[in-house]
Amino acid sequence: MTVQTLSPRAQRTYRALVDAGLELLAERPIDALAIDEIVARAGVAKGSFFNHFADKPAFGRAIGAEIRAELEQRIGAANADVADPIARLAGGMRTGLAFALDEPRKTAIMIRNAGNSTLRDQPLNQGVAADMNAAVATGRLRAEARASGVRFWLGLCQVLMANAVERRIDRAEGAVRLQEMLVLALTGLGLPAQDAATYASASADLLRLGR
Amino acid sequence: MTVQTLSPRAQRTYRALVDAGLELLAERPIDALAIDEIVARAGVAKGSFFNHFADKPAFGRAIGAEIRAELEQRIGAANADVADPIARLAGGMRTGLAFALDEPRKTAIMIRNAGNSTLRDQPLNQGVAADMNAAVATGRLRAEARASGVRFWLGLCQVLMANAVERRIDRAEGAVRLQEMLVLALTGLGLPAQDAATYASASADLLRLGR
DNA sequence: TGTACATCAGTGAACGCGCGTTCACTGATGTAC
DNA sequence: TGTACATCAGTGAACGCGCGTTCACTGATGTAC
Repeated sequence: MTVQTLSPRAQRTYRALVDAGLELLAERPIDALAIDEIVARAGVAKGSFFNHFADKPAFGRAIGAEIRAELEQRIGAANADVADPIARLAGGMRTGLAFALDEPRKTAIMIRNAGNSTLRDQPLNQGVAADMNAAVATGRLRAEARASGVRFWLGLCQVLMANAVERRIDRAEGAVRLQEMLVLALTGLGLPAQDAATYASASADLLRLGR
Repeated sequence: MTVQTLSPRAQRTYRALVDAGLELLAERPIDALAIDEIVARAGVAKGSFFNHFADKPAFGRAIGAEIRAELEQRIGAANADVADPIARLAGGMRTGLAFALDEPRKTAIMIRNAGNSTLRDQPLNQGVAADMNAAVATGRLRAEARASGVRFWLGLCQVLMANAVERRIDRAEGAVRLQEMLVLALTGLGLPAQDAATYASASADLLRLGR
């Protein structure tokens, strides 16, 4: 993926198209979207669409990649100064939920596209795998987490995010759900209930603070 | 939904269409499927399609409903003689995974359609909610399971089933993953590790026996 | 600073085909007597 | 058991429009001197 510099004019057009796509794809899958609708929403001529995207599927891929990159960036930033792998796992779940609260449309698009969500090659999933391995290595998690921990964790992150979007919950409600989900998830992985509760309430507090 | 009796000829045509749909929808979403392809695969004239379905979306809905009904029936049968709510929860997860192993195409269709999977009105989810409430009421599960237990459980069932389909795992591998997932899930809900291990290995054994 | 020219990106009309849906017709199945 | 008629379901050609993609043209931006 080469980073090619676009002229300001081209950048505006590109942005308008992608922003229109972000709005429209939140409601309908791309196959149910006409390019006419996209360019109308973007306020741009139909021909411009094909100046920027080879075809319709390429448009969908560009939008999906942009959303994923934003979420990855957020999680990376949230965990930048965190070494404890369990705190990093919790940070990922918290940041995923915060993303769902802040960007419900982007989250809806991402979840719809990632029906098959447990792909090993996704950077997001690799990060979870790395933290899970590190935590298992220290002996703080039970043996079953070694092989099944990543699936377990990703499933819970996804259902938490999907639910937040569908039910349009607010930040306060999200904090409560995050705290409960982290208690269930971390004790499931093998943490003592006390420790799990500590991580969970710290994470909920951070979410309430807007992180 | 009225059960209307169809003539044998009409039944054959209906079956052929739905079976063709089950094959084709496992690969592509319905919007990417032409009715020409469906009737060609079914060995039926194009006009017959509209004798049986008002339009294309109705076809998709009929197939989705049929798959869900089959899974519900299976879970109901598996839990018919089981009173213990925790064993019923485990039975649901086991039967869901067995379904994914036996019917990977149907499972793939169901998961793709149910991007938003945590709808309260689905009978499947209501069953989980009832069992979860019953188990919480006896005090065997931790408090957090009361509000978040259903989300927690459904997320894990879904990720387990999705993974089984994507990775095309066999029954033996499935039994291992079910056992591990149940240990993580049940200890997360608050069961002592010993009890969770007992439920988990019993469930894995049943799965190995083909149930 | 101004002029000429080249390149880049935007525009929207036109094209054409894929595909959902319709419909007049045919053949099969069922019923009456 | 056989014949006549009614109904039901299958057939595939035809329709038409929605929509992805193309392209010749225009205007804007950038560069050379």
